[in-house]
Amino acid sequence: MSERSVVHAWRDVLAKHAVTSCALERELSEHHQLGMSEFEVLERMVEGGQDKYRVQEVADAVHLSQSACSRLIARLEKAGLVCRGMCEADRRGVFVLITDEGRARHAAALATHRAVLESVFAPRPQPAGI
Amino acid sequence: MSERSVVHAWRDVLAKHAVTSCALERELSEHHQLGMSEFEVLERMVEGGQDKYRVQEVADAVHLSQSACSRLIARLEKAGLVCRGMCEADRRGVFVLITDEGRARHAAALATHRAVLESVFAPRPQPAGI
DNA sequence: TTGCATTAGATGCGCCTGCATGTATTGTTG
DNA sequence: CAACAATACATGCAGGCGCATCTAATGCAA
Repeated sequence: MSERSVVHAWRDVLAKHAVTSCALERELSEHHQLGMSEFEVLERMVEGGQDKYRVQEVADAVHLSQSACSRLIARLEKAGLVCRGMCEADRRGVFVLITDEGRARHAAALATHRAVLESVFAPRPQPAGI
Repeated sequence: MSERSVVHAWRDVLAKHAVTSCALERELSEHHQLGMSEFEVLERMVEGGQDKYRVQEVADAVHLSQSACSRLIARLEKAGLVCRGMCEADRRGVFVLITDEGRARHAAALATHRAVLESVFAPRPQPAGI
């Protein structure tokens, strides 16, 4: 892969990331009181199929630092979308569980999220002659 | 493009962005006292071929808000890498010029930047049998 | 020209992030 | 077991970002 291709690939990532994350942040927070990262965490927990997750596990899934994820989970807990529980096996650890309200909020926001993604990654061609 | 493809494409962008921006931030700031966005601005000014740029023009090029870009340019100016000048034609406006020191800093950081990009977008295959 | 909408850029503010560090617990080594 | 390294998560802190707003200058209409 040539240097020009590499640079081009990176700039494409930058552009798509900027447009998409900005739109997601706006749409999700306006219509569902969720930030992009909040949605991302809920989504991974819904899709993961497990009932409980470790904090670091969540952080890895959404590409956040452990500290950012710890605070993010605290925000979600405060909003009633997840809850934290002590891990009996390793009492340093914490389990994070998604609540029914968390599942509901994720389900409600899903269409908004997907609509933004499609507008960036699969834009519908404009019909000619408007 | 199916919904699954769209979601996959977005997650790929998220992953690449996280890994690359994190690495760039670390490497550039450690070796060249530059943040990723600072480098990006210098690069666009070097490549653009113009001698002066409007603030909004720079903001668009690097996908930053006007306010973020205004502060970023202030940091670069403080570091002596660009300078700001009044725009005679429209006295609301400001011209941003890259200095020789700015060009030098960009040139010095270029190899580091490209090395990070290659490590993510064109990783060299590990020779077998280590 | 006067008055008002618009535009360029700077700045106050609050939020989120990563890094460094703190606290508690677990593992390991002598 | 005692001492110490390692691990899991929380938290203090500083920095960057976007949004809203402010100021100054411009453009346009009456």
